[in-house]
Amino acid sequence: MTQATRRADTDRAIRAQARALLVRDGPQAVTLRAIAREMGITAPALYRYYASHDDLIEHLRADVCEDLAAELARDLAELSEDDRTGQVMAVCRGFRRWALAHPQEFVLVFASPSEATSNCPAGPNGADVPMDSFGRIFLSVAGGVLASGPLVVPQDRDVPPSLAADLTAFRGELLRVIAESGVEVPEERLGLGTAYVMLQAWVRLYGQVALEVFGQFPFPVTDPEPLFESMLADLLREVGLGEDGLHE
Amino acid sequence: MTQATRRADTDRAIRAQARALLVRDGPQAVTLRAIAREMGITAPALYRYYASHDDLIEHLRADVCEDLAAELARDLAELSEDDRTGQVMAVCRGFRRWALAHPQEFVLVFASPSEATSNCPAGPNGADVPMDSFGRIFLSVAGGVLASGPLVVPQDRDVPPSLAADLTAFRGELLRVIAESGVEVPEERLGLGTAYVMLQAWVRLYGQVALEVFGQFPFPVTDPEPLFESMLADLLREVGLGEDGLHE
DNA sequence: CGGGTGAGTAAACGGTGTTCACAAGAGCTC
DNA sequence: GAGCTCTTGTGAACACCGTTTACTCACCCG
Repeated sequence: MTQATRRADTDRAIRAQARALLVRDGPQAVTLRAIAREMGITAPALYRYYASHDDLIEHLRADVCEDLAAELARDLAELSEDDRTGQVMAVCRGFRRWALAHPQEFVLVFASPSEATSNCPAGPNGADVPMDSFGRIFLSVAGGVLASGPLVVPQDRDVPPSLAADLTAFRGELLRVIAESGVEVPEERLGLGTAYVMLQAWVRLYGQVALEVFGQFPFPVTDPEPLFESMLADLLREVGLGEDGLHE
Repeated sequence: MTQATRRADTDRAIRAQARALLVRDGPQAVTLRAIAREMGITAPALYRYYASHDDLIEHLRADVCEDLAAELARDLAELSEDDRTGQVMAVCRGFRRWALAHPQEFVLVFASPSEATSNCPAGPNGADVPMDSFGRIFLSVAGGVLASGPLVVPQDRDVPPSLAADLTAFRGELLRVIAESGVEVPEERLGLGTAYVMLQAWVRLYGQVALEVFGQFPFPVTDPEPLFESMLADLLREVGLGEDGLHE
């Protein structure tokens, strides 16, 4: 009994220490020797828990993602089940708030050019890999929106044919995750056009947040929040979600 | 005479070797010892030319940035002076191509959470800092577009009042840089709505490219290029630039 | 109680950036 | 041309890093 819990405990301690180093000194400071040093053990001991430095970093990424997901879930719990627009805004604002509060984690998870670990649901061998809980929350909110009414989306025949294959796969993944989250969405309401619009929304949300985190707006921004709220309002208006429950 | 030229020569050789390693073996292979080894000298000799490894990388980054600007300028030179849509597409595609080919420079320049190096035209002390040649090319193309005709933009009174101050400053910066590039743009054609649209275009371009570089699309993308082209076509259509000269 | 298993250690290898004292040479001055 | 200086490069060393290997030690199970 204790043999497994003790192992789990030190495993947690390792990742906690790695997390602390990440927050305190940046991604390049989270090194095996530093973790071990801070824990009072030696570096090779860590190999009892992780196959390599990269392996540990990968698990750290997953941890950070789960924390983000938990934060978003907490925000969503405070909203009415029927307030679809509010849910979308909560998730988008939560993503921004988290990214600004934890820039190092944001870099690690969302802005690291690692070929190995992307957040795609399919691994390099093509086998399915469980989507992270962060993406699942996003998609469950999207599922609720789709269940409560259609969005303003382009016709399926208007999306470029060269995207059809990938978007069809994405659509399948969407339906799968949405079904898992317990929401009923008629298949015909989630066409290629809908999948395309969701992708474009992600592009804009991600771009806006990343630009803010990295300070790469083309001019000095005195208060980035109205900028974000404006983009969010544009986004919601364009997909047909009313401006009820507007911020401020 | 030779004392300075010889120094400049080896300096060039160092950066050429660094560049070669970058291209051949990836970003983490461009190490001081590897450069020296490949050049037949020892690592400490490099400290006669650069204060540190970071310093050398920084200069390498500047080199690559200049290459990006030169690349964009070359692409633009092949187009007719009047092909505004083509110019915008060339600049956007060039930015994407460069980012994918040099992800580490992209990270350093456009995805580093350092407050120090932002691309804002105003430094930390508020003094003006010369905008990099990359931004200048972007804005000169924008100037040409605005000079040749109005865009489809929201009314100035439709942009949120909380953004007015920052957008006005951005508008002034735009007019300044555009005037420097030799293009005549009537001031009344560059209103707050136009500045806002340009900002939104940057958000989408940046978001799309960053997502691709970091592999953070929510589904496996077999060929990212059609995705980018589709986003670009959407962008051009929405701002009123026709779909003449369409790709493919 | 004894054997096996798993956690942790020490030592070592090859790699890295960086510093320092020192040698060789080019160039300038007298 | 002799001497002096200033630059350029070297070699050794230091402090890190990831990783492997052989080893110890404690604990758990039969």
